[in-house]
Amino acid sequence: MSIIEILKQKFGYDTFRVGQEDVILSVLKGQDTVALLPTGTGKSLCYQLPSYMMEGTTLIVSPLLSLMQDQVEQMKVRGEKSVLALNSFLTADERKLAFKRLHTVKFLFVSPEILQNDYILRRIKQLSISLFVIDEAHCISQWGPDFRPDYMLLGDIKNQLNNPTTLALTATATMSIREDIINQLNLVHPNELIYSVDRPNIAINIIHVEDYKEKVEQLISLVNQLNGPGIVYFSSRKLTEEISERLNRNEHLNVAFYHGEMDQEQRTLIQQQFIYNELDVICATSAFGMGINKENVRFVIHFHMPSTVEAYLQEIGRAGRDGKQSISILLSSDYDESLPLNMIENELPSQIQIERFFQWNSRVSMSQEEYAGLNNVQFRLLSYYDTFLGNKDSKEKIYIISQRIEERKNKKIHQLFSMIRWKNSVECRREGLLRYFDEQLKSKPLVCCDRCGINENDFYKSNDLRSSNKNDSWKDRLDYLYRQGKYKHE
DNA sequence: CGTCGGTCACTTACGTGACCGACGGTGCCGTAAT
Repeated sequence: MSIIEILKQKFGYDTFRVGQEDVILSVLKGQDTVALLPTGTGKSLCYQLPSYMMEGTTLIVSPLLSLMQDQVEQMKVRGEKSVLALNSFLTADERKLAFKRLHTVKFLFVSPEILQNDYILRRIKQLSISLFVIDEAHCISQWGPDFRPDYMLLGDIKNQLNNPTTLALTATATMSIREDIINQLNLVHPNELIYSVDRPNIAINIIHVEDYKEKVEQLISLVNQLNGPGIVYFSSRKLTEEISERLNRNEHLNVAFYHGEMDQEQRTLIQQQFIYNELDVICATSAFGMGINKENVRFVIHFHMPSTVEAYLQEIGRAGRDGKQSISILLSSDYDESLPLNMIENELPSQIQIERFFQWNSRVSMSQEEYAGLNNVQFRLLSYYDTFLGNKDSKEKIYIISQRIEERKNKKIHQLFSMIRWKNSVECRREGLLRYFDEQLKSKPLVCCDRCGINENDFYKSNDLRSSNKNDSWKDRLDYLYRQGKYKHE
């Protein structure tokens, strides 16, 4: 059967979307492939389709359990039963059952962490893995070195699985991220399929405000007026809750918050409500987004500046998946960098913490974590390095680790300053953004960015829409008139 | 940067204001015995 026939039979489509066919053909040739496809172009088809033409099992590494569950669900809906997600969601019984049918599974989803379980890896090694897929592969570069070290062990896993054809998929990758992916996975001359990251239907806008208070006012005014649905990104969990509460005072708006400290059930509920258009706006931290396929998001606002251009691009990319005109707005003020700078500074263990980690011994009454004053993430990172460096003596380990961490910090600071440089630049936003991704802007969309000039009114709710809504109180009307006046002066 | 929580001085015993330092974000897994 040809790939076109399988596309029709298994997926019900007649044609491929941009890039899909090239990726599939590359994989079928047995070539290691790094594919950079713009958001929302159906990346999962790129590994599912070729799997049907290959013997053996496809192993898919996914960064989020919810993402895995979604994909498994979708595959089951389209009739694929030979699919399994091996993760901590499984109860003991389910797990037993999973191992029983493991050898019959065509698509196996795992997290990088679970591959460190000896028994599970042994079982997977007994299968014949013909395709090794890394979904959202930028995590290797973005999360591996300081947040989820198990991402850095995938290259070793790949070797242990006898180097199956490897496919790394992502929507966000600068040359430097691609290099990280290739190095970490030990790929030799992979086929790199790169498509433009430009999203011409998203207007790129930066609004400068003087201080915190003005930022809040500006945000509230924007959210009240912009066509929804939309997402507002913050770098603070608390603020997502506070601002969401404030926005909800406008009775025409349904707003919810979303961050990583909420329980899974709550998170899923909010996500579903947003997807099914029961919510107008979500106030979220960076926890919100990966794997969310909502077509009609009309605006993305950043209350805090993201700490990398990559993260920024990924977050604004959640707007306008349906191809319709959408807008992204970064609320900018002086000293925007101090928050992310502090986060970078506090995230990784300090020299003293590294030393104390290695000074600890079992006679100390505190745990190693406590003794070195490390949080859970930092402790795991140092434990990873400790194991990774094997039999070297502590002194040498401390030296190597300190150096690596220093390099990592510098890299992050460098990325942060790239973001600031872009923000402060006077040139076309889109041109600058694309240049960061080693691309050149070929054609400028009619509605481009604040530098090229856009009419904000194009993105505002029409008068009718705003006033015809339910219980319009005199207070709202006044509020609205006030805002209208304010806008005319700007 | 802004926010928050703890401490202290001032007092005259509860409460308040000033000051300082810390902190802010992202997610897997564990457990048994396969």
